[in-house]
Amino acid sequence: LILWTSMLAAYARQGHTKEAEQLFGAMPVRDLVSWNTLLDAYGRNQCVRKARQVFDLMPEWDLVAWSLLLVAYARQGYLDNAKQVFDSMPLRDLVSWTSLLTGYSHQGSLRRAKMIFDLMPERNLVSWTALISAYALHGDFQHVRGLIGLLPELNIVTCNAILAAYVEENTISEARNLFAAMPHRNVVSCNVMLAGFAQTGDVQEAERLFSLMPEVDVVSWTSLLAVYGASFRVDKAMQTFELMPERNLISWNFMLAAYAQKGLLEETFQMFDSIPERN
RNA sequence: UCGUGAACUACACUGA
Repeated sequence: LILWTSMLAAYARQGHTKEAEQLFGAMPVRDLVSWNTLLDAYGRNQCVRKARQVFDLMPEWDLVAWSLLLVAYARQGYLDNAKQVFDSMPLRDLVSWTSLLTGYSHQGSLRRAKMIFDLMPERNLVSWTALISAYALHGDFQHVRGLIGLLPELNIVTCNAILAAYVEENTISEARNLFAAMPHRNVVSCNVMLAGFAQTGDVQEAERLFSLMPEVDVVSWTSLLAVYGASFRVDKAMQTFELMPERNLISWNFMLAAYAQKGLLEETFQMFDSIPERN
């Protein structure tokens, strides 16, 4: 059962909803955790309707099931539904509160996010980080700074959120200081800095950081490509584009922008036509 | 001893 459910979770994470559905259908036994995992497979892949159906079909519900449904609605921007779920839950924990907070924040309602934070019966580093990101998203860096002093502790995700706020605010020197002072960095920390260099058009720093990164992902590659594009180095941008082990629509978009910015209309159209999947 | 949920990173568009 545990093995089956682990596979189910893997499908859910990779967005293989169909496979998850089939696997679940073929499972000889199911328990609450496997039901929850199926619910998650739909919820995190934009199938809120299906997620709701699974929820209604489940033999029983625990906090995880309720949270998964809440998050499924919140991720799609259905905050009214998310709030309804929140209100209907027999019990709420830190996860439910923080999920609602993040939902409001991403929807742009800083006021409600803050209200949830104030109403929460308890808070942990995750809730604090969610609030920091909410303020940063709103462009309220004064509050971000104020919150930093109130943090009970720091971890890498929280540092990354602060780092991103500095970059967003365009205070690159502060970002650099924090980046250097962090006890650990991961690929997200580096990607945030790369985005900062892209913002300031600092090709050299971006190249240097990229070459030093122990691990890069599609975001890192795309940021590097973006730096070249922004500095009109279409050749380098293209070279990077071809070197990337995987591309997504965002990478294609930056490459298009690189050509378009240079006025290379013919190339832009050609590239547009070769995008495997357009939106 | 084990499988499921919340916080951090890149583009454009559209809606409220």
